[in-house]
Amino acid sequence: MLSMKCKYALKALVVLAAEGKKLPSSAIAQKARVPAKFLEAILTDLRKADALTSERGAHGGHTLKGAPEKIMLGHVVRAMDGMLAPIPCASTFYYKKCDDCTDEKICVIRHAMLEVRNKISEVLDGLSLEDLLNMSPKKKQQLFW
Amino acid sequence: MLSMKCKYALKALVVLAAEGKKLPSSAIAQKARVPAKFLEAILTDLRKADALTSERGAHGGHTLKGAPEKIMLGHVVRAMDGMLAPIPCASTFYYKKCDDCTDEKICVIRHAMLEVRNKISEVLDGLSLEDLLNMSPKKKQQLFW
DNA sequence: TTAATCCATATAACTCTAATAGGAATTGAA
DNA sequence: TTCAATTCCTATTAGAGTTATATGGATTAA
Ligand code: FES
Ligand code: FES
Repeated sequence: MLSMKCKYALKALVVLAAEGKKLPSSAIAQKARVPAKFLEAILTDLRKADALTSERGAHGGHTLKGAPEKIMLGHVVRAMDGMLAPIPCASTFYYKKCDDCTDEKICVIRHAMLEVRNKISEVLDGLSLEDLLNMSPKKKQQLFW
Repeated sequence: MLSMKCKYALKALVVLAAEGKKLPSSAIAQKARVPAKFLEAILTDLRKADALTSERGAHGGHTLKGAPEKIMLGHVVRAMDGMLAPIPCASTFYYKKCDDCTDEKICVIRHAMLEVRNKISEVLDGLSLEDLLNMSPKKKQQLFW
C-alpha cells in the first residue's frame, strides 16, 4: 500500500516538474492539493532523498534536482515508504531475513513474492516524472488529477 | 506489504495442499511453523474465503476446498489483506475514490498505479497452490521454507 | 527591520498488526 | 455417560505506524 505521504510526495514532484522552476512549499501545497504542514515534512524527506534542493528565507523554495526524466518513481516510493517488495526477504534494497523460514533458497513464498517484487520494480523503476507528465491528456492546463 | 497473517495463511494452505488430507490446526501450526492460536483465527478467515472446510469435534480438522490448482494466491491475499493495488482508486475488487483528486480519468498517479496493480494481479492471480508446490526443489521432504 | 520561508521538534488521535487468553460448543469414542 | 480432542467465539493487549497539527527557531531578500 502506498501511503498518503508517498502519494503527496509524487504529486509535489509532478508539480515541480510541470512548473520547471523554484516554488515555495505553500504554492506546491496549493497546486498539489496537499495539507501544507504535512507537505513541509515530506519535502524535507525528498531533499534527503536527493530529489530536490531547497533554499531558505524570502523568495526561497524548492527546485527539482536534475531532469524530470532522471527521477524515477521507484526511487521516490522507496524513499517514502521503504521497500517495493511485498515481503522483506524478497527486497533487494531493504532485505531482511524471515524468522519463520529456515531455508530462503527453497522458500516457495519467497519465490512467488520475488516475482511480484520484480514486476513492481519493472514498472516503478521504469517510470520517470517526465513519463508521468506525458500520461496527462491535458498537459497545457496542468490538470494532473 | 504482505502481513504476517497473509504469509501464515499461504503457508497453512501449502501444508494442506502438500498433505492432501484433513489436518487439525495444531498439526498445521507445527508443520507451517506458525503461532497456533493466531493460526486458528486465520483458518476461520480462510474458511469464510471458501479456501477450506472445517470439521469440529474429535478427529476434526481442516481440509482444502477444491483442488490446489484452483486456489489462486490472489484470492488468498485479497481475503487476508484486501486489495492488491497500491492505492484504492486503482483497485478493481476494493475500489475507493480518492478525496484529493478531482478527475480520476486523467490522474497520472492513478494511471501509474494501475500498471502496478495489473502486474501484481498477473502474477498472483496466475499462481495456484499447486504452482507453489512445484516451485519447491525438495518436494518429497516437504521442505517448503 | 520586516516578511517570507525553510527547518526542527513535539505531540495527538487514530488505526493496524500480531498476537494471547479463556472458555463455549461440537463431535467421536471409551 | 463421560472424556478428550477439536473448532469456534469474544475480548484484550502492547506496540507500531499513519496522518497529520502546533509552535517556534533559523535564514534570507528587500
Ligand atoms: S524466506 Fe521469506 S517467506 Fe520464506
Ligand atoms: S485518483 Fe487516485 S491518485 Fe488520483
